[in-house]
Amino acid sequence: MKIGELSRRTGVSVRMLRYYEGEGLLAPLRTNSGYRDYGLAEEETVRRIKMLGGAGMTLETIKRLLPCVRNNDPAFTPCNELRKILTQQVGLIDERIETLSQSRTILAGFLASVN
Amino acid sequence: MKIGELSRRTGVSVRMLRYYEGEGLLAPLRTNSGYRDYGLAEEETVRRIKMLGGAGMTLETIKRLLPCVRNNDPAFTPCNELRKILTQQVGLIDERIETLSQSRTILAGFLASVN
DNA sequence: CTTGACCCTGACAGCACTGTCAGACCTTAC
DNA sequence: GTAAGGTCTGACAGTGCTGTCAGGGTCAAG
Repeated sequence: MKIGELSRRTGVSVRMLRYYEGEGLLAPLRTNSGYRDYGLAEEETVRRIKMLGGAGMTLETIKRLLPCVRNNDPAFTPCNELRKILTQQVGLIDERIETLSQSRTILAGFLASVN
Repeated sequence: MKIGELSRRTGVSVRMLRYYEGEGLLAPLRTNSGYRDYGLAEEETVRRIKMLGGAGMTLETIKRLLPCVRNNDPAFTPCNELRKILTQQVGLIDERIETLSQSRTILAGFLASVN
């Protein structure tokens, strides 16, 4: 399928679809005339990228993670990295939450002192 | 005092001190030769900016907030905005925490499924 | 008068995307 | 064959800071 259709089907903008490719996350075939030609596998990949991105991951991180989940037999992917990256990401999120909580406390303190 | 000293005293980089000024948060006097000349009031302002920024606020937001806390009689500042902005900010932080929590859940789910 | 430390302005770079525009080609259908 | 709609590449803009560099002036000490 062409890029416009993929965009419609996945809800990812044409711009971002091209960007993913530029970042090495996607490598669709090309027609003779140079049009990108996506298959169902690519569509699935885009959905995964979208999901992982929705979980706050950088494209860079997703790129490292993608080879581990590309095929559908999760248990057999030779990816020792997977757990490591995932764990790392959770830690990162926890840090951010911690920072925000501290900020919240400070602000709430201000608010209370203005009563 | 000159910018270098203020930087040392507050721990805010010279670069950022000038940036604050560009954004309209600070307006130090100038010596004849054009050097910025900061007083104690400015130093106090910088500390406030730093604190508010540390609480995750945008300079833009801080700028709106600053007039409300500049002088030292908090109760009398004619700033109905203060509470509003502060409340808004807390709400914003809560949203971000919520988003991150959701991401965390997703990632933890992945992690569990890889066991 | 020279040296070194400090200050000035202006501009470029980087992060991690995301939108938009320009100029040009392709495809499909009427 | 022409018009509409889709696609291509490349580049600039904007977010919210923050570092760094270039080219040049200032100030105090020796």
